[in-house]
Amino acid sequence: MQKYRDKGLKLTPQRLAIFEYLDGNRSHPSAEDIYTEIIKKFPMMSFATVYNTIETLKKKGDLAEITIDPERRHYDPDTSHHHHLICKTCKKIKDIHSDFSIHIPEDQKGTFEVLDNHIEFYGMCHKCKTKGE
Amino acid sequence: MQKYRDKGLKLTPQRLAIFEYLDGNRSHPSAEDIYTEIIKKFPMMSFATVYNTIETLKKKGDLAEITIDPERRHYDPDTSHHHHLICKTCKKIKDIHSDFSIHIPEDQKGTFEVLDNHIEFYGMCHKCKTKGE
DNA sequence: GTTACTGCAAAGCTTTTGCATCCCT
DNA sequence: AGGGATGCAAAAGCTTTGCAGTAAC
Repeated sequence: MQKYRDKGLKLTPQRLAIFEYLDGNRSHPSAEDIYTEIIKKFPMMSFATVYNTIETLKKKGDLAEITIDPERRHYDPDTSHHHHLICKTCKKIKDIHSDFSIHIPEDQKGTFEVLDNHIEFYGMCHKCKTKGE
Repeated sequence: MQKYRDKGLKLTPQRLAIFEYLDGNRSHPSAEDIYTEIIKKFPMMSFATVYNTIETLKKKGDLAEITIDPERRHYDPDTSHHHHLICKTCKKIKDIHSDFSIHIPEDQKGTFEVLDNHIEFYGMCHKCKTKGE
């Protein structure tokens, strides 16, 4: 937490609770997910604080916004390069930390310079698969 | 267009204009992009008609919703399996019609059954690359 | 004491919905 | 003629913003 203070950020109780909730969190929460969790400890907390903190963390590079749900934004405290495996039924997301070397054929690449990639895998988690049978 | 009529869809002038705009369109437009274009021909047209038509085409499987922009939804009349190469600067999107066979290692897959994937490549288009230098 | 953060409320955007009217078939 | 589509307006849902009060430093 010291690293945040060093950057001139104030460590308010609400923020600390959000930091703690996000630390190691692999659930790819939305702003509302964060709000719903933190409000248990701080019933007076406002949505603006959640969004403010998200913005602060994003700017610091400690939180990634992931574009996998058209309904709302989700966030990922794991900012390392990885991919996502999404259950088509329950939308649960599993991180995939493999490195795939994917090269676009020259004739497809056009004049683009390719720098990075993110793969969304779609599938069925075990729970949904067994329920559907 | 006959195929739409056969399904019980009415071919109104507004719809025909939208169909025509989307046919072969590789620009991945948003609802507003569609609206802005069609309004030129039909100044009375409402946004509801755009969204209605999008919904109709989606249900028929003739339009795909693509989740690449957290700001708004974009649509793609190319419903075949393909990937996207996105310019980080100007957000222009190029379709990539290559087939990559990507297999997640067993220890990463967990109990998921993997069915499909979509790759977002990020890079710089030629125009933005030369401007930035 | 400063300065940044919080909470509240209002506003901004995108998308959805209800409904009377219209028009394609 | 009948039923689906249109246009309008209102509403809903997510996110942003302005601002006065508050708390961390």
